[in-house]
Parts: sequence; C-alpha cells; structure tokens
Amino acid sequence: MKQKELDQWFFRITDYAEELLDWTNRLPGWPERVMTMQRNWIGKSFGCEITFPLDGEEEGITVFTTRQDTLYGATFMSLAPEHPLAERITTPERREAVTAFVEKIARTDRVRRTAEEFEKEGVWTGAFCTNPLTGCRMPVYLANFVLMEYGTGAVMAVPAHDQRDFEFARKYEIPVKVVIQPDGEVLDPATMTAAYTEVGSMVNSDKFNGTRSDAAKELLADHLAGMGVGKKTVNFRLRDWGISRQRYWGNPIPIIYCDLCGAVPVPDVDLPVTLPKDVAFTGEGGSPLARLESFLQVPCPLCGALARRETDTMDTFVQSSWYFLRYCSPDYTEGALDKSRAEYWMSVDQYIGGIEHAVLHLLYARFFTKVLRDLGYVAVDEPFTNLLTQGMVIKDGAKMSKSKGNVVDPNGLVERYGADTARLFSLFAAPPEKDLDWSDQGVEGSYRFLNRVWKLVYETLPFIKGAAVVDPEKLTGEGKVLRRTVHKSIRRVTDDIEGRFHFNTAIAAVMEMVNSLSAFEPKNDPKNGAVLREAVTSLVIMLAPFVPHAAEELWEEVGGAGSLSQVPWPSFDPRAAADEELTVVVQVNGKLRDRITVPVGASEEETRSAALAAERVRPLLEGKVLRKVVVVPGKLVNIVVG
RNA sequence: GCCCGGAUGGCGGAAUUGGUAGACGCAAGGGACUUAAAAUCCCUCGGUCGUGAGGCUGUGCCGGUUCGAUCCCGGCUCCGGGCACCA
Repeated sequence: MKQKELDQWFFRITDYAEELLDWTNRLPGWPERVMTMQRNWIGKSFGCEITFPLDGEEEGITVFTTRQDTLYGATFMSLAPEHPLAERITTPERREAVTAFVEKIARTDRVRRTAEEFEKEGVWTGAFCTNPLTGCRMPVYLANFVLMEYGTGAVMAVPAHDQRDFEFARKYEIPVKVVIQPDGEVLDPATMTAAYTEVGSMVNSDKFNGTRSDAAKELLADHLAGMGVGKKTVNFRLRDWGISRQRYWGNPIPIIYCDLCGAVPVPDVDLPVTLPKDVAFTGEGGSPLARLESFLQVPCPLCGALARRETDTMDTFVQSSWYFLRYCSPDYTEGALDKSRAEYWMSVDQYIGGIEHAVLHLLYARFFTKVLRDLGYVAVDEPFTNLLTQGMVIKDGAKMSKSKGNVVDPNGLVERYGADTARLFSLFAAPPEKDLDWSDQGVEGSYRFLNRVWKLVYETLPFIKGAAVVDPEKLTGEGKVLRRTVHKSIRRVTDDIEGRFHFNTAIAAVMEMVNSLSAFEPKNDPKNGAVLREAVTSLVIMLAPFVPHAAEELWEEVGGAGSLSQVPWPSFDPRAAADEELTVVVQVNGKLRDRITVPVGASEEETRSAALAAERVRPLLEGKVLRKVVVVPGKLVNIVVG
C-alpha cells in the first residue's frame, strides 16, 4: 500500500466545533453515553501556542501544548514527518537520513503507525531551535508519533514529563530535565524509568519554582504572552469532514474546473447534478465517472470555455444528514426545503437508531442543521429532541450476524409461529435500548400467551355479545373489581408505551390483565357482560401495537367496527382505577413485620394507630420505648423502638 | 491509559420520586387430565434454619449517610462499549 495525495472537498465542520460541543450539555433527551462520545470526538483542549526561534531562520517553530508548565524541561523539538518546515531546515549532512526516514513513514500503513506499541522512532534534521525561557538549544527531530493533523504538527518535547518524549530521549540519548517534583519523592533524571506526568511542585523553573504545576499553567501562559512568544489557545481534535469519494454511487459534487476561472460551483438552476446512466464498470481503479467523456466535458458556467466536471461523489453521510428535513416537505419542488413546513415539523421529537451512529451520523446531522439554520432554511438549533439508541440482537453470547452464523431464520419463525409471535417476543424480552438476548424458548412462551388470549376472547364472546355499555354507578362486587383491574392496566400500558418506550413492561401489564381476566368468575352472569365487554375490547386494542395481525382478527370477532388501526386508544377512568383500600406495610426498626389494610384517604393518625395495633406488631413493642414512627401515607409505617 | 455504561434468582428482566426486592415471562420440580404422549390446567420455585407458625439472610465487594438504601455518597472488583502516540 502506498499513500497518495488527493485533492478533496471538505465541509468546514470545525467552524461549528464549539457550538456542537456546547449543545451536548443542552440535550437532556439524549443518552449520556452518546453525548460523551461526541464530546470525546470533538476533543476540545485548552493550552498554549508557543513559538521557538529557529537557528538561521526568520520564522520559528510553533507548537501547541497543554503542558506549558513543563516548558522549562523541554530539551528537544519533534516535528511530524510531513511538516512543511522539515524539508527546509534539514542540513546537507543529514539530508540522506531524513529522506530515508520520511519515505519509510510514507510507506507505513497509517493504522499500524498509530498503534500504541509502535516503537518511537525519529531522525535529527541537523537543525536547532531555542527554548524561549531557558535559552537552551534544542535539536529538531522528525518523529513518527507526531501527527500533522493535530495541533500544529510540532511538539515541544519534555522527556521528564511525557512518556513518549521520555522513550524517544532515552533511545537517542537526549538530556532529561526534571521540572516538576512529585510530593514526597525526588526524581533523578539519570535513574527515572518513566515520565512523571502528574501534578507536582515546580523546580528548575526560575521564578516559578515552588508553584503547583497545575496552577502554573495560567501563570506561564500570561508570562509567555507578555514576552510575545506565546498565547493561550484552544485546540480541537475534530477534523474537517472530507466528503470526496472516488466511487460512482453517490451524489456528484457540483463543481466544474475551468482552466481560466478555476473551481466554479454548478449554477443553482442546474442542480442537482445527476448520475449518468451509461457508465461502464470496468473494475479498474478510480471512479468510472472520470472515464465518461459525456459526463466529464461541460462548458464553464462563467466563461463558457470547455471545462471538466468534478468526478468525485459525496460521502453517503451527506444525504443522511438532512433527509429528515426534506421529509417535512417531500413534494416540494421550488427548492430543497419548504421553510414553513420545516418550521412546523422540526425538531424531530423522537429519533431512533443504533448506537453505531453515536458520532458520525448524529454529529453530521447536527452540523447540517446548524448550517442550514445559519443559511435561513430552518429555525431550530438541533435536529433531534429525544434520541433512543436501540440495542442489538444477541444470540449465544454474540451479536447476531451472518458471518457468525448465529442468525434466526425469520421465514421459519413466521411459518411456525407467525410474525406476531416473533414481534411480541422481541418487544417483551428487553427494553429497546438494551441488547436483546434471543431465546427460542422465550418465543415459545410468547406463542403460548397469544394462544391463551385467543382462547380467552373466544370463550368470552357469548357473554359479551349484545352487552350494554358499562354503567359505573351500578357496578358492584366482582364486576367493580374487574373494572378496576382493567383501568389500572390501561394506565400502566399507556404510561409504559408513551412515557418511556418500555414495551417489555407494557406487555407484562397486558399479561397480568389477561391472567386476572382468565381467573374472573362468573363470566356467564349477565350483569357482568358490560364489564367483560369493556375488558375484552380494551385488551384487544392494547395488544394491537405488539401483535397487529392477531389483534385485528380478534377485533372483528368482538364486533369492533372498522380497522383497529383507526380505533382510538382506550382512556382510563381515574375513578374506576382508584383503589378503595390499600395495603400498608408495617416495619419495626426497618424490618417488615406485618401488613395492614387501610381505607384510601386514611389520615396519617389513623394509619399510625392501625399500624401500632397490628397483630404481629404488638408483641414486638412490648416493654420497648417507642422512639419514632415514620408514616408514609398509603405505603408504609416504620416503627422505631429501642 | 482516559472517558462512559453496567452488575438484581438457574435465565431474560421488574421495582417510574429513598419506602413491600424479584412483577411478567422462560427454565426446573410436583400434581391433574390421558391407555400413553403432546397440548392444556393447577401448585411450588433467591439462600438458609425450622415439622410448622415463623426466624435469619440476600440486589458484585467494603464502608458511610438515613427511621429506612437495588436507588444517594466514598473506596474497590469484574464485565461491556467508545476514544487512544491528541502533545
């Protein structure tokens, strides 16, 4: 493999680094770990830019560092092999060695070069620069671990306080100078075996001696600024977004190259540039577009001279960065977005996707939204108010994938159990943001449940045909109890689905309701017909989101009108769901000893005396001093005795 | 190395605001029905001591705060994920 330099197009996402970072603290509907990943990706760090004068050169070398407190210990300089100064400052005697090193790096695969175990290597250029504080002459090296893409591509090397520099210095026998001493220990440059990178007390640092190294950062920044050799800066890890791809499938980048006018954007009226259909896929390297003359040749929009189209296409992340905006007005033909409709629909209330999009897609979509906001297309700062990252399907302890061969055949499942069963299981097994453990026995259980529901509905049909609407006033006894269960279930299922997307507990609530309904007797008493009917129809409607096909069938059986998808969600009646009495647990010294039943709305005093009088509590209080009684109305009483 | 998650029965998971730990389901064991099996139904099901009533104990480990901690705080262990020669 050989690295090639290519001219590419970039989006200047770095202009938005600060805002993208800032808003990570203002998206309460996003999972914390996604925000953390984005923060790390953006990678803001505070430090200093410091310029080191170069022997025999007008211009010095500027470095970025977060450790200006260690500047007194800088004993050499490291540049990225690609650094623009490298070539120029290399002395004739060193030229051969430097060239060999640069070529070797160019041949090294980037992934391997950046692996941690990769040995620190470098070459001296023959040049020297000067430490602006100590006046010490520092040899300038090229080093394989210095990255041109980060900071300024140049690093002041402080072997005593940076592990990489330490290893490098030991290898090339460069002096190590300690400028920070840890508390209760004295470092000796001659015997140190690793760099000391923590906070400590400064030494060998002139007027800063004795200062805590963390506090000294600020002082040194000011000091350097005063000397005119440095300034405080902020650096980001985030790079600009390279969007050029040398492949056919993608949106052509709308640029025309003219020998006279340079790179000219395709005029708005000619947008979008569409992919030609008559390309030949030869399997040769490079984009097939580059070999298609009819696509390539185009007059320059400015001067009319024969010009060439850009043949690179855009990264597919470009499209996924704004499709949700286009979805607000997909039929709009006057431009990319119908502003008023985009304003109406945005932001997306709930966005769902896999965790694998935590940085790239989700960061790019945020970036696009901000750019389009600044261009006046949308009115929102952020595209997605709430984000749910769903888990993967796990089977036999591994992510389900074709290559691992641990996939479940959906056709077999559908054939054997039906799609509803498979769907029910995957919703029931875990909340959506968690990985889901696939279990064939679990699927079997879901199937059994559906069969029970089916049987229950059919058995109940004769008793609910022609039943009236429930009259809450006339309900008594078991009918009233059943109705309470039904309305409590509606409340639970509704809350679980709407508030938290916890479909697993919503389904559990439906199962519990089915259990009560199955146990309900007598079903054939005509005075229970109305309550039963309400129960069964509510059940069928609540099952619809999870098992739509079965629910639709049952809906027809219970005499429901129209399609279930059009039927309103059942509403619960708080009065019907309200208990008449509550179970209150009684603790003595924090240990559960008894349960008592109190009417709803019982006062604290009533609850308290009932608890103190409870059968199994009284013996425990005998001969003891009552120290404290904590009453949580409707829940618990804790009696503290000593 | 740094940063984030997480750890609850044999298993997947509940417990929404500090207040009954283990909902719901799976698996397992026992029973009913059956000539038999499947299916279905009923019962048991954290550990431990006890014939029993019941006691003790228990949410990765060690401490703390509190009348009360799966939940809050401090210190660890292990697992998962992200980033990583980032100066």
